[in-house]
Amino acid sequence: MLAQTPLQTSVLGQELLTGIQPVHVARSSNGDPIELMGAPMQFARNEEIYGDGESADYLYKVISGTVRTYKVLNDGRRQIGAFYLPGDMFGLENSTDHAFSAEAITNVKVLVIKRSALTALASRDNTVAQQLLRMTTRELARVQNQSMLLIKTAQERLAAFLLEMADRAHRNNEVELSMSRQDIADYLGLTIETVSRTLTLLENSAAIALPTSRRIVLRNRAALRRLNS
Amino acid sequence: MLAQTPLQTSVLGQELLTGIQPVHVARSSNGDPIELMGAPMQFARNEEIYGDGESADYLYKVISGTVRTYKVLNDGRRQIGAFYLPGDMFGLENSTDHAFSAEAITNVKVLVIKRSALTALASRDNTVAQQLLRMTTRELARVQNQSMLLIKTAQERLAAFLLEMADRAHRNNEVELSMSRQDIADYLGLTIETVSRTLTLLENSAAIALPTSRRIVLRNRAALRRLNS
DNA sequence: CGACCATTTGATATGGATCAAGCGATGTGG
DNA sequence: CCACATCGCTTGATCCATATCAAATGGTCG
Repeated sequence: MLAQTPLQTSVLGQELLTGIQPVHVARSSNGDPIELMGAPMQFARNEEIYGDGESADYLYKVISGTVRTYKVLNDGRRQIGAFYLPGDMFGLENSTDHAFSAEAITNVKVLVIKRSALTALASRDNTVAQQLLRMTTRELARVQNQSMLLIKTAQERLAAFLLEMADRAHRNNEVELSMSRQDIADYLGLTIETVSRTLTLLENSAAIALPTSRRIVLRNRAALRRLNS
Repeated sequence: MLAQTPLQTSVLGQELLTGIQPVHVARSSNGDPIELMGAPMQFARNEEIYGDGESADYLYKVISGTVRTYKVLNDGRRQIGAFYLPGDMFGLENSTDHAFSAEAITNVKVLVIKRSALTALASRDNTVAQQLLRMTTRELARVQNQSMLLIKTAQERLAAFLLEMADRAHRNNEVELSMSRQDIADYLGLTIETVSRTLTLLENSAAIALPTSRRIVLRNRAALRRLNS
């Protein structure tokens, strides 16, 4: 199911703010409203970008690195809501407060956009409003597809995850995962042990190869797609 | 988690299109663009409103009855994405095609809004655009909260469900469920047997009472909230 | 080289699924 | 008005996929 909308997340935010590179913003901040909106910012591995419950004054666009959004239950169980890769926007989910926290998985560069500024721009320029709505709608569709995990087996969840990641990291049929097994487990609602076992199972059935634990080669997409239902 | 955003879904669409009652629309369709947008329509119990894969030309607002959106895997497993009650809007998830199907759980009256008309209106009137974005954002937050089910036990899932339904059906502490155990099971990623057993378990622990199988009294919200983490 | 952390692998436990039967409410035909 | 079929729900017995507990392996960095 995830694979049915492979490019959605990675396309998020491509339309809006294209051409804004941090370098660009940094050196020539002329009067252009869109350029002024995005401020470059860095976060170190595992650093918090925003916390659950904080007011959601900003939207973010990933320039480099990987971000995870998550929520923890009071007894420590953690659910990862999404992984965001370069080009993706995150923070869209929040009307007022953030429901999820966001952390840098690797060192990360993001563009930070003041929500009020974007809203103001959107009210003047309705193409901006439309783009914002389109991005939010796609994010909604992505999360809805995620909800299919609830009725899937461990193999199916991992097949979905691998197809999603492979399609997002355009380097076809080979993925370099930036996240740990624990992150994957918390994303799919499994344990690290089950993730690990299931990966070796997929390897033994020749669906994938594991040159290193973080590098995954899709050897038989058809088989994975079949699992993906 | 679901209970943390209790009113979101039921509030969806309250802002936009308020005052549009089907009767009203039916009898005086004057030139007002918003009123013209919504056309009343009826669906019988279990009737399909739209199908997975159909182009998403319309948005819907529930006037009366209950609607479920769902998706089935090729082997028949069904995941219900959401239940929509009077006042809720659905169909927001779709950029182009519907990813989910929608069916009437009970006899249902809806207002059908042509997406293109709404988009056109939104491009002229940015308060409409803002409302549309706000509704979509809330729906996104709701679905994200749903994703917490992945790491929850059966008891926690049912507690979340009951609190959500009780808060949406403003009649406090008592809910008349319009959906079957099978619908609940498919919404929570459980089986009917587990749903049934878990409800009697909650009844035995005095958290709820079950005057009839479809009527549920919340006797101890605190206990349910505790389960809801 | 040694310490540390991530990952894999093994052994066992368990929550929820599956299979099966019973029960109660609703409706239909005699 | 009652017998009976049907359907939705509950309850019981057993099974199994994944969790949990535990240990080994491997990779990285000082």
